[in-house]
Amino acid sequence: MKQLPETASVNAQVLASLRAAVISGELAPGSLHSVQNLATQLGVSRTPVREALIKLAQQGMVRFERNRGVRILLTSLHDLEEVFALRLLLEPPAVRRATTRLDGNQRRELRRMFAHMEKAAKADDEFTMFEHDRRFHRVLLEASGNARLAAFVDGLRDMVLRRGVSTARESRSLDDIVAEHRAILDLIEAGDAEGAAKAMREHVRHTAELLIAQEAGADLGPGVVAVDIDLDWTGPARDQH
Amino acid sequence: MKQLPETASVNAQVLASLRAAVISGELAPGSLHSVQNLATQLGVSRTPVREALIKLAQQGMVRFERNRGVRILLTSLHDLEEVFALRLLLEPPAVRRATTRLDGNQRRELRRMFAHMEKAAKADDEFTMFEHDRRFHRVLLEASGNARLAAFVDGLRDMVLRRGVSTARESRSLDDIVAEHRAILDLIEAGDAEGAAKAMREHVRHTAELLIAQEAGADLGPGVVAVDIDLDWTGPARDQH
DNA sequence: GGGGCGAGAGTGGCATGCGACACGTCACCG
DNA sequence: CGGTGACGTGTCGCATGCCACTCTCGCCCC
Repeated sequence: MKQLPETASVNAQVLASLRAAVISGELAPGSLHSVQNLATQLGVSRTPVREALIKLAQQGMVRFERNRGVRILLTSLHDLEEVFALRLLLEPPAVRRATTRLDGNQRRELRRMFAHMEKAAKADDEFTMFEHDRRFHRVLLEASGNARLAAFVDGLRDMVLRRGVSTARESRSLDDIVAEHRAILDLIEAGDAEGAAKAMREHVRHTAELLIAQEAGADLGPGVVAVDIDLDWTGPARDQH
Repeated sequence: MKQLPETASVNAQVLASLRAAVISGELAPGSLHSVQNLATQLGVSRTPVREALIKLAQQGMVRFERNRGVRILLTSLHDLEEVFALRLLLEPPAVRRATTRLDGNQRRELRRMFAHMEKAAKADDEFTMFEHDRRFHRVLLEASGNARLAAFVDGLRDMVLRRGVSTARESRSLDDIVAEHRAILDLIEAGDAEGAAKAMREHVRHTAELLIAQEAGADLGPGVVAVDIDLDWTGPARDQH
């Protein structure tokens, strides 16, 4: 007989809680925490907490400091550059490939995610919006047929969320973001792999520029917007603008 | 299984031992092992073994099966395709970028690694050869300035080593491999970023074709060499040959 | 009063205890 | 003779014990 509620393992729950806490800033970047403390707060023992933290450490979100505690790492400007350089290298080719490989379910799922984004944007629901944004991208990445690529890029987004999600609206409305995704979706539906890849490229680049300019401004103080970082390694001496 | 040498956190040593054992095939792909057993063989307790295995599981080398043991995962043909598709997307741009960013130490280290490769090839020492091959690539990846990229690609190589290292010589001599690296090194030294990127592209593609053809042959039986897999997602409708 | 130092509290890392579950075995029943 | 179910063994997942080390802070000596 099959168990219906199938509760997730403690480890998975702890991992989700900790990841959410780090992303939300509830565990402040740069702060130190003890495994014992976290375990008590979560109502479990040290072991699953430690194991979840090991996974987060591998992803670069935290760092163990022996006999001191677990440090919540901050996402530096350089981290954002790394993440977006990688996304620029990987996502456009993934979309190019996904365009010709999407099956019916994936295509339907992609439409669903986009519809949810539109609805969330209308309702001004930022959280739901970014949640489906992420799933939209994930469907595309998985449709490329390369699971490692999909998992890696999806993991990179955690780094961005920590700095970006709550402030993104300062420079770009939710409707603009929806429009960029609509362009990608339309080109995919039309079977234009090149166009879709290019649209994705522009979307990622646009996001990167806004986020990095914004964060650089936050780091350097208001008024400083001179940011011209060399993100796009894609091709030979391509015009960066 | 190899006994642990000296100091340096038990965890790190266990991780190295287990990784080596998986790569060498000492822990056979598809086989099940208990944490207790592995711990005993390594002369440590279950905890560091379990923690090391968690890291390997995140990398996709093993999988925990509840109340059954730890499964050593096999590297399928599809896995090889994924790995090389990613390397083709990432390594050439990384080299393009590294060419203009190498500092003195890195340049010296690169030369050192290449010299070791030459020497090992002369001595027909396959193991040392591939060890320095890997470090050669790693220096380049790190010189690109993107630590995430470097760590990710370096991790991908584990998957390849497991199937490739002991059989690679069937289709390509050590001298050939050295020659491909020499081309890359020379172009870097000459400051030709485009050329170096192209040379790296050809090197990775060449390696991929040989390895995949070989493994496909092994999977499908001798005589089957018809392999034409779509690895290169780099650009628009590029001629694959 | 100032500076060095030592004891205590707190921590991560490793070892070990314990319970629930999966699977193979074998005796028992139809 | 075949199917079946209970039991024993082995395993992971989680909890807890233990140790060496670090850092803090207050006390003592100068």
